Order: sequence, then C-alpha cells, then structure tokens
Amino acid sequence: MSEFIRNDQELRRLEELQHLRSAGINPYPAVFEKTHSSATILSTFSDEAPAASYAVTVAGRIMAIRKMGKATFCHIQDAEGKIQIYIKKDDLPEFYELLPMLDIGDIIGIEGYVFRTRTGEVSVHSRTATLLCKSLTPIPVPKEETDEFGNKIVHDAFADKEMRYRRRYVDLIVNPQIRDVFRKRSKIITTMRRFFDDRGWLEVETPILQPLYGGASARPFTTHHNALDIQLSVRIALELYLKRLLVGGLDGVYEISKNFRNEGMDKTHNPEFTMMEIYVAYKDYVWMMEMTEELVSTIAKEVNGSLEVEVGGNLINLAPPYRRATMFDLLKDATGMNLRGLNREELLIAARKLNVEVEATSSQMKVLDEIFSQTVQPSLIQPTFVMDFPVEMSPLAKAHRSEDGLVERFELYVNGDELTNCFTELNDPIDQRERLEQQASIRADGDDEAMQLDEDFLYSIEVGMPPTAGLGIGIDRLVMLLTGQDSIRDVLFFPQMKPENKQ
RNA sequence: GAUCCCGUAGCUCAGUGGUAGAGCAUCUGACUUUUAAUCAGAGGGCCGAUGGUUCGAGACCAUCCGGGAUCACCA
Repeated sequence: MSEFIRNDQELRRLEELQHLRSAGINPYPAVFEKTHSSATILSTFSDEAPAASYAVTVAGRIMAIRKMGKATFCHIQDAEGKIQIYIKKDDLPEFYELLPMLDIGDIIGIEGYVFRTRTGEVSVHSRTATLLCKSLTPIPVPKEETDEFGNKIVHDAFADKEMRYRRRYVDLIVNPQIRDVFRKRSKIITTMRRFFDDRGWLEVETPILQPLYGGASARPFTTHHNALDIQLSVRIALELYLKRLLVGGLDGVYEISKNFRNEGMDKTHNPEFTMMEIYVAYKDYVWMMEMTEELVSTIAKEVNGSLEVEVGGNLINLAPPYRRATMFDLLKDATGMNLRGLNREELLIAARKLNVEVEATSSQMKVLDEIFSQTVQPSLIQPTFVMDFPVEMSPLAKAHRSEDGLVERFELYVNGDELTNCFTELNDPIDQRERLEQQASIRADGDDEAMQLDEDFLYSIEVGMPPTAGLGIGIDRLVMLLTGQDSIRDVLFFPQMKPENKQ
C-alpha cells in the first residue's frame, strides 16, 4: 500500500540489497537451470543409493532459516512443496559470508546432493548456492509444529480472509495447500474440454462486448466504444451468439469463458464468473441429462478419483443416474399443494400459507421461484434434475412436447445449489419472437432484468436453427462442489473486492 | 440498504478505567546435522480518526473512516 513509507524491516532489506550489489552479486539474475523439484527429490530418495552421486539442482523461496554458527539449515519452497537445505561454511565460504544478507522470502538456487540428516529429514547438502531473487517485503511467516500426538499446529497463520484475497500471491506462498484447489480447478476445465473435444464438438469464442446483451436475466456492465461512439454491454451470457453458430451449421459448439453481471456479491456470486455453455444439434434435454451425468461423473473421477465428495457436511454421491423430478411434482411433495397453473394472486396466497416470505410487488414467476427456493431447493442435496419449468420463466426454451404451459428445461441441483441449466432450445421463430416481445414489454414496464429484443438473433432463428439441446454450467460452482469449498471467493484467484481505501 | 462483528508491533493476538504486553519475525553475540533450533541481549507502537465522560481512556459513550459476516438484491 504505502509504497513510499517503508518500515524498519523493509529499510534493512534495501540496505542488504545494496550490500549484495556492491559485493558484485546480481540479486536478480535471469535464469537458473533446475533439475529437480522438492517433491521429486523426496519421493525418489533412497537410503540405499549412494548419496554423493545423487546430484540435484533445486530452486525455491526461503521459508525458514536456522543458523547454527558455521552451518545453516533452510527450508525452501517450490511449486510442489518444501525441502530442507544444508549449507556448511567449509563447503562454500563465499556464499556463507552473504548468508546474513538473505531473508525469509528470498529465492535461491542450490546445487548439491541429497542425504538424510541425523534427525531423519531428506535434505540437500549444498555445494553451490545462488541468489535468484532478493525479496524486499517481509511476508507473514507461519510456523508449523507437530505436537506429541502428531497434530500439526500452525502459528501466526496468514488467516485474514480479506488480506488473503487481496494479496493472493502471499496467500499462495504462505498457505500452499490452497494451490490444490486451483490445480483441481484447472483439471476440471481441462477434463471438460477433453470430454467435449473427444466428441467432436468445437470450442469457439464469441463477443464479450455486445451492442445488445441477452441470454439471461441480469443487469449488465456497460461501456463506451469511442471510435464507433456507441454503448456496449459486457456479456451476461453466451447463449445468443452460440445459437447463431448453430444456425450457421456448426452442429456442436461450446465456449468456456467469463460472464459479467452487475449484481450483488455473496458466497455464490462474483461479478465476473466462468460459464460453460454447449449446444448440440439434433438433441433434446433428455439426451442432455445423460450427457450431463456422464460429464460430471467423468470430471469427478478424474479430479478426485472418486464419485463421492463431501461439502458442507454433506456426503454427495455423483454416480449416475441422478434423480429426475419435475418442478411441480417436487413442489407438490414439499408443500402438499399443486401450484401448477396458479395465477399470481393464488400463488401469493399459497406463499402466505407456507410462510414463504415474498415481496408484495413480486411477479407471478418470482413468487413461484421464491416458494421453490424456500421449500424445495434446500432438500436437493443429492444430484437432482429439476425438470419442466413454466414457459414464463424460460423465454429461450422450447415449449414442452406434451405439457401445456411448460418448457423442456432442467436444472441440476447439487448440495442445494443450482449447478447447470439446460433447455431443448426454442427454434420456432414465431414462438421465439412472441416470447422476446413479451420480455420487451415486461422490460418496458420497468423490469430492467428482462431481455432486450435482439432483432438479429430473431433473424438468425428465422433463417433456421436445427433442433438443439443447450447446457450451461457454472464452472465456479462446479469447482466449489468438487473441492469442497463453500465460498466462490475460495475458488477464484482474485475475487472482486472493494478497492482498498486508505485514508 | 438492514443487522451484527472487527481495527493494539512486520505477523498472530492478549490487555474487562490506573506507567503499552506476549510469541513469532527483525537486530547484536554464541553455536558445523538443526527443524516452532537453542541460549544471552536489543530495537520496534499517533492502541483506525475526532469529540466527549473521567482526577485518569487502548478500554466507556457519540460520530466518522476502513474492513468483514449474515440478510436483502441477484428469478
């Protein structure tokens, strides 16, 4: 923060830097050839092998220094873990003179051989040592201790959530276990991509800056393009552009990318979040349920080696098939009432009977949704496909083939949260126009989350989109599920924060 | 927006109206297999800010600033 006001510890490090430079040391050299990671050394060391011949070069950040006079032990941390370094004055007298100039947080490279210390720790006995980066700012140093029962006690942990999010780079150094969450996140996305690619579907990119936003009900961020002198919205969904590609004859397309919604933030919402949407021609939502089951279980197995995952105290089994139930059946089971076809006033009466709190101004669909989220949703712990929503809730989904007033749509709920959303996509241009005009009139009545009328999109649907199934997955929520995290902030490297305001 | 909570050393925190504290980190010295290394010493603070109550405030009160959590909003 206060870049120009340095504390005594920082001032001392600056002095050390000057000392090193005047001693002819480059504190920031360009390259270092390393041959081993800490984890590789620890996993391949054998007491039988002749230690002296096991030469390694490692590099990492100094996390602890224990000086014993003419010998010093350090722990350095690299991407995969920590390893102890043993430095003896006799072996490298010149470097040893510089040792007082080094601090926790500096990055060094060590060439040496692997051995086991008297107390049993596999370590690197250094023959040469090189400073690779002098650190000017002290990092919080947690200390770990193992008590007599083998429990790990961490002292002085860097635990302040706010600071951990703001200074994620420090968090990653000091709390290296969180790296696993992000490794899993990466693997989840890689696995998903491979799953789709193996089936011949095409990964595409569509515009983030859009003259008209659509595909979901949400408020957008807006910006201005100077050259064209127009207002552009930052996308809230991928849907409408991906469907245009279906019209264009691409039979299976998907996109994994950020969406942006100018709305509140909480444990499951961040203003920018990662969405995957996929559209496959000639398929419907029933097919997509099977595909979803296969996708989710494949990813879970690949990432966790297991189909069971514990999150929020619930043990969740992701083995297919998943329970399928219609929205109104679930509502009937939970409330004892048949809510299908009720108008706004009737739904309000039902809500009152059920002690569901709704705002007096809520629309019909909002009341229904509120009843659902308070009575049904919390019970959907094990994976459940909630099927067949009212048409008013789903302006881009195809009318149900046999049920009046409903559309062919499902949402997959796991652990009480919505994980995916899917429709048999609406490709009847007349019906689509009516629905979007309906949205436009709701919008005109003041609901700024209703969809805008996108004539070009309607034109594309008139050109003709094949029968298509579409699926959206909130990647962040999938990552939360598969890593057992209960806040979206813990699966994002840099969650949105209020700007830091120092007075 | 509502409610609740937090702000003391670089870090983690204690301090319940009477001279500002601990551990770690930092500095000096000792120590050639240590591991929260140890031992001996040292420095480091506008106690978030302002006002008030009081003989006396880090503590109590008010306001403000900074931040967090929960709720609401986000179908």
